[in-house]
Amino acid sequence: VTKRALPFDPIEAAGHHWEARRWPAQRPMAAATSIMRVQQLILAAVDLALADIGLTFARYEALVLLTFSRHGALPMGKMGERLMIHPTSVTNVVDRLEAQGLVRRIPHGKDRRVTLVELTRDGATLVTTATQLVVAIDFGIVGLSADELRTLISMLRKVRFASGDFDESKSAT
Amino acid sequence: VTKRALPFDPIEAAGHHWEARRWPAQRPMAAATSIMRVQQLILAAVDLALADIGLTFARYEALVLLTFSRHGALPMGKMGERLMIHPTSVTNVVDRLEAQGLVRRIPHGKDRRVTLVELTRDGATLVTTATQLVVAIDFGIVGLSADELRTLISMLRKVRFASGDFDESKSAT
DNA sequence: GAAGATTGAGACGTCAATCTTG
DNA sequence: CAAGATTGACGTCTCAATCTTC
Repeated sequence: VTKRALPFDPIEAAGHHWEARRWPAQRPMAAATSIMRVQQLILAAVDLALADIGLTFARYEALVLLTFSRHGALPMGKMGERLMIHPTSVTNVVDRLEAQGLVRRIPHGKDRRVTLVELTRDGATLVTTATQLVVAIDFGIVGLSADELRTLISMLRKVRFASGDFDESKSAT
Repeated sequence: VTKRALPFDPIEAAGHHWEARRWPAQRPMAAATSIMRVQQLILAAVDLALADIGLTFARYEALVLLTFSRHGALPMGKMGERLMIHPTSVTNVVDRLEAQGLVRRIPHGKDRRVTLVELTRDGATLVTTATQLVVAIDFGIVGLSADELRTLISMLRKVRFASGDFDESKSAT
């Protein structure tokens, strides 16, 4: 994880190349590659922090979602919607969590098509520990002041909204 | 790709949950999940734009890098450094590009350990087409003004620098 | 021994197709 | 027929181990 830093910023260097060739959309390119890179850094930092307790970011997010739910249980489909991942990914993540004994699949009484996912006692305990670990590293987000953090979130929210991620136009931050 | 929008912002909703439970690091959490989500959106948009010509974002980035190089050829290792991916990923990407006839592996005369990767004529042609396609969709970055775009890039650059991505402390934007 | 590249494994994401149930 | 979940196939990234070459 601790690979030596480059003596220059590769994204900025690429931007210079684009500029020199008069290619358009140089800034969107820089923004896109920056996002890809930061995502990689965050994922690596969080996964590292959670590795000791056998979790990953993806599985941690699923556990937190269940913690937030009213009765500690949610249909697979709902989980996919909230986590913004495909049904296939939900199946995958729940398979692993269940194998670890952190969640449990239970039938839905009314509609036998849906499968509910419920936190186990172990899962509820572990998510607390995991939260302490990821909070301790600030979710891998470093180098920003409180104001800058708010700005970053706001910019990303605009992109998500413009991409049709959600309908609401209310509050922001 | 065009899945119905949620009636609310799931990231903001999660933030409210964190706030209600007085969990710390609520904003870093929102920033991290926002990054993850936007990365997903960008990747989907770019991959969709490139699907018709049989490319992906990862393979496109590799082709562009070769286009930027002085002699149109680079060692595998150098490619990994610049693209910020593991040697294994370079092998994987080059394998596919070579199978598509877009690049060619050639031996390095001086050091027989290193493998050079060279753009083929087809590769050079295709990267031009590909660039037009991704530029046409602004690399999937939508909803931001020119100023906001600069701000976003700047925030992300701070995170990358703080994470030790590069050493330079010179210019920014 | 160290550097460069590859192979085999595991994790997560997508899509297309299938199976059960409403 | 539509909705919910699963399976199988594929692409990308990671790590550990190996093989060749300096």
